[in-house]
Amino acid sequence: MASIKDVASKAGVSVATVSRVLNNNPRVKSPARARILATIDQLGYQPSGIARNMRSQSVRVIGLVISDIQNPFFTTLVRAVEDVAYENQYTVLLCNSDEDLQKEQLYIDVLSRERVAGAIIVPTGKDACTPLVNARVPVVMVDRTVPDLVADAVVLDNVAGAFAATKHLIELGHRRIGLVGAPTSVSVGRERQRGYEKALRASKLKLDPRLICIGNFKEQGGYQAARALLELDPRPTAILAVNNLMTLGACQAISEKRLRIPKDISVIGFDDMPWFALLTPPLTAVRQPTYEIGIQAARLLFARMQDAARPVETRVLKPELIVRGSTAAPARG
Amino acid sequence: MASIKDVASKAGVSVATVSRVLNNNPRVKSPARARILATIDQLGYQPSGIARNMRSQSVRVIGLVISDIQNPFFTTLVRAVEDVAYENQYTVLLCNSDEDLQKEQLYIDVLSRERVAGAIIVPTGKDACTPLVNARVPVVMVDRTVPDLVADAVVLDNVAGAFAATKHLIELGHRRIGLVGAPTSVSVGRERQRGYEKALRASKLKLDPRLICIGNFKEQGGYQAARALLELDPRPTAILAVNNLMTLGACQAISEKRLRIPKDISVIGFDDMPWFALLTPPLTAVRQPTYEIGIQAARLLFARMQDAARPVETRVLKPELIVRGSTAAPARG
DNA sequence: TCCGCTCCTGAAAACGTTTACTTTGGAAAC
DNA sequence: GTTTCCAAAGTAAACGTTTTCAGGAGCGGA
Repeated sequence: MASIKDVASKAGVSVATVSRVLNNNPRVKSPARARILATIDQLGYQPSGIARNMRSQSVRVIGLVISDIQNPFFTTLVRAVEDVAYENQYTVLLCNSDEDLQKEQLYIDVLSRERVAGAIIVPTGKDACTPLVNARVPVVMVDRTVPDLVADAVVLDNVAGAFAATKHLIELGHRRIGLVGAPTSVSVGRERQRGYEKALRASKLKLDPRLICIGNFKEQGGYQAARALLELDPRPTAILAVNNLMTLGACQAISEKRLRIPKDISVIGFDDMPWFALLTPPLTAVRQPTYEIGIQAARLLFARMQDAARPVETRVLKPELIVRGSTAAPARG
Repeated sequence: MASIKDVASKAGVSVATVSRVLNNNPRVKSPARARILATIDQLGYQPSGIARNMRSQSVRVIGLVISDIQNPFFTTLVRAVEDVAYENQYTVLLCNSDEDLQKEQLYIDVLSRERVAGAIIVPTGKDACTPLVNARVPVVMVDRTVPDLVADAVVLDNVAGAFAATKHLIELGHRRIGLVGAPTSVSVGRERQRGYEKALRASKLKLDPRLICIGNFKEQGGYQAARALLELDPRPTAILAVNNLMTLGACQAISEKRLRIPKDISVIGFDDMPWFALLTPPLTAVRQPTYEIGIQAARLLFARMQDAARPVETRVLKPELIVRGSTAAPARG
């Protein structure tokens, strides 16, 4: 591949002059400039980003570490981050940690080595981000937080979301509400469970630990947790699933058992999806402003990249309960 | 951030020796090696990927340009590519062209400038990839092809998929089958329409151009195309939608019109999704081996990166018709 | 004692840019 | 005609690695 030297010698000028033309420095006058542009065209020359990065000691790339590329929630997040990056002429280095601590660790190492300008991270483990933060790389956590890490974050008010959903079920008359929960090792799992428990306590209902089943964040985790709940005797009359894919899995378990929603069992999902409305009945769900979460995280990152000294900030966005047909009063008896 | 020089001077050795330790060169003996490792630890030194890239004139990154990050089909593709990249210790630079030619062009420029080791591209426009290919950057097209571009590709047998779906409808007795089609400027749109037409011709049915409505690849495109079809008099008795999001949009249009599936109208979607089976009735669909497509594309890319001289290859994978409850014989009259 | 060999380490070049500083040449001012 | 000044273009250093080549220490054998 042609380098700036080739262009310079072919055009009969010095590399400095070529560089000036590339960077639109107006000090290069027309005869030289025209000749250089022609030569560039002729050689199909493209300046090496590698060398530019080297020279400038910076890269116009931001890292994005998510935990499940196949989850539409994170996909919307990616979309938002991409949009903001594009506006700022940055590109996105995408890493899928797959809820795997080792993978997360490795990717964060990569981001650090490659000297990305900043990173947006959905943290899976407790300490993975620490090295980045210590190396003064701008970092924004999104969706989840980790305790004791001083970094910007954008998250949902998970407690409020789970509280509202559970309260809705209680108000409909449910007393045995199953939770298809997520691992409490991540903040999302912890907080949504806390919201559920808070609503039960607020209504003076007893917490029955058997009504809480934990699964991984995927379809399969929801399926298994829901199956366990459906085996209970007496069966819960309602289920709250704490993320979108787990909701899908829970619905599958319910449909396998030939139970009807909401007649036999009410269901609330977390994180509304377009197709929730198409199900029969359409699913009641806690909607997150997902795209907005992503946008804010990205903007926060760019703000931090511009000003390392600005105060650390955690933004908490509000969920909204969308009541549709999958929740109703429990059957008598 | 500390550099190799800092480590060298602090440990009282030359940069060469430090570099050797970093690269596990066994020629460095223990007193020096131990001192260097300690110093590295102490300074929190991390070798600069930027400088390494500069020196090696290469980057362990592959570019991935997709047209819609929010479409689960592409997401699965990303996942597959990521998995293969991870195995090979490469990372993925993700670009979302958003079906926008300008964005695609820009991203391909970025990939070229950044000297990525290779690229996997879902081409939106006709010529965007050409510069990359001309610059001898290994490129694999996926999902779509562009005519006259000599590059590896992995695609679905779209004609066969649409043919099978349409034939299934014809065999059920449908004679007026609407196509919720995609722009024929991209191969996927063209070929799926061709499969549809081929099936009609094979059964000696007349092609009615009013039964073909084209929309963009998203939910909204499917919604609008389906609405147009549902306005026809007489209404089609069946609809084939040519991608997953368009199927979602078509279902919304049908549900708005209060038509029942399959009693009033049969529906087939393209590209099966987990939630298709949860709809009432569960959707009949043409399933693509999406993950496999991504894996093959990535493997092909790595093969090409290793051997630029290997013959150019186009792999065509087979779809499968999954018959569920959304297709039935048309109502009498 | 000296040569030659091995083994470890150091010096320096190279990768492709950008940019501060220097040189050149021509025109204006005297 | 000489000096001065300015614009335009060139020279070279720097960014942080890796790697080639060279140097030197240690040691065994003659």
